[in-house]
Amino acid sequence: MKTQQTAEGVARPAGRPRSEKAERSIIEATLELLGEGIGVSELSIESIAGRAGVGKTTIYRRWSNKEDLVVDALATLKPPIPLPQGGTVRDDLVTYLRVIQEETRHHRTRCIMNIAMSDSERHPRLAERFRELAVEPRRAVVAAVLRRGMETGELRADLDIDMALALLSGAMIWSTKWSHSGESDAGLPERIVDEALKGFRPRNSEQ
Amino acid sequence: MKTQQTAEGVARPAGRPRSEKAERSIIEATLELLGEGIGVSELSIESIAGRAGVGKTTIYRRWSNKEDLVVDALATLKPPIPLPQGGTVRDDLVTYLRVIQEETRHHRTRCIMNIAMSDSERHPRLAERFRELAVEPRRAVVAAVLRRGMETGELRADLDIDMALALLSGAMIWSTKWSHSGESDAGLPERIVDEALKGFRPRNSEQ
DNA sequence: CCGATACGCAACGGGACCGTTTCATAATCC
DNA sequence: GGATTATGAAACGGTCCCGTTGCGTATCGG
Repeated sequence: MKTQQTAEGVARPAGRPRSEKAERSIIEATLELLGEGIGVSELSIESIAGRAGVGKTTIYRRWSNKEDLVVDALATLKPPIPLPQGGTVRDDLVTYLRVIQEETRHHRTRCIMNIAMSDSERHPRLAERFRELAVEPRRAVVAAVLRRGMETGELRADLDIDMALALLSGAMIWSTKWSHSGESDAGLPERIVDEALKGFRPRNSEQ
Repeated sequence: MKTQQTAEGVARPAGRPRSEKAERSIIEATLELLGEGIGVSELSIESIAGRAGVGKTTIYRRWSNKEDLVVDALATLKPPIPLPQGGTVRDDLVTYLRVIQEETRHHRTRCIMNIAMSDSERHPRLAERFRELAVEPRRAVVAAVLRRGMETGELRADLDIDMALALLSGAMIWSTKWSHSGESDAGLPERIVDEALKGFRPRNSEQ
């Protein structure tokens, strides 16, 4: 194993270098298949190789098992849409839920979410990726919005931020999944936010 | 195909009757495997037959495909725990969420829920079963609790029941799935319910 | 006992993938 | 050119499962 020094001083093995194009198309093929509804357990290396136009060897040389590949593939998904914040707290929250709602319309996103919900049970490292990739960044952004509202007095000063986030996100997911068939989804984000802001109690009740 | 008349007047085919015991153990084996984390797509007839101590023939004779079998198997799951209602609305809601929380502790229930969330995408009839089996009955019970609260004045008269239900159930699911690792789940139901009842706004804010 | 049907079991041919190996070819450095 | 490593293609033996068939046995009605 001879190595050379590049101009940048990075050690480099002798021989033909690995093709970055192949690597990209492998990951792209993986995401495509997952996005078509193929679960992690049904995902086969052969199908990925076929889709990517690549020999199985090339895949096995880089990833020793399927989970590693999927983890790396998911890491390339960029957190979509930085939430535009700046309006009312209510408006920002509505925008946030609209983003979620829009995503659930795309088949690809739904499939990825399904993997996050289910396959992560058997693949803890997948769950980890999802958390740091999709859950945590959004949590941070919305948490900032909520904190702002608590400072301006638009929200209760003792609001439990994580709980508020769970109520909003959870309600959105739950509604799109189990809403009555005929029920319209128009204005759903607004209705969720307003209901959450108001609370269930009458405005002038004691306690 | 000769048939005879039984005492009850029910037509009955000639020959040895099908074994109800076999049928039960097939369904039981199916539920066991699903409860161990086997997804619908990975579930194989051979594994079911093996687990049930039954020939594959016996399964194929009764169900023409896997989805039919799973649908029938799920139908035998009884909606667990009729929600004890009678206390405060708040108490009843807390009880409801505690039931959900307790279920998510059981691996079997978690697996079934995962199937409901993910596999139902590719198997509409499964989604149907889940709705009428697990979602709808609970919705009805909790809706009754909420309606009672609206009548007694404990809750806002114009509360959107379906929305309230989505907030509560969604928050519970979301929290148990994506809560911070170290975070304790103790008192989670109470905290969700209280946060939902109070709403996010300060008690004496205008609008 | 007889005809009919169901049972569990074993075996079938066929398909999809597994993870590995071999091979001719391509890319890189010296 | 020579050494070295990567690439895509093909083939390997092996496993799992498919859905079907045949077999000997068990259980029903008549």
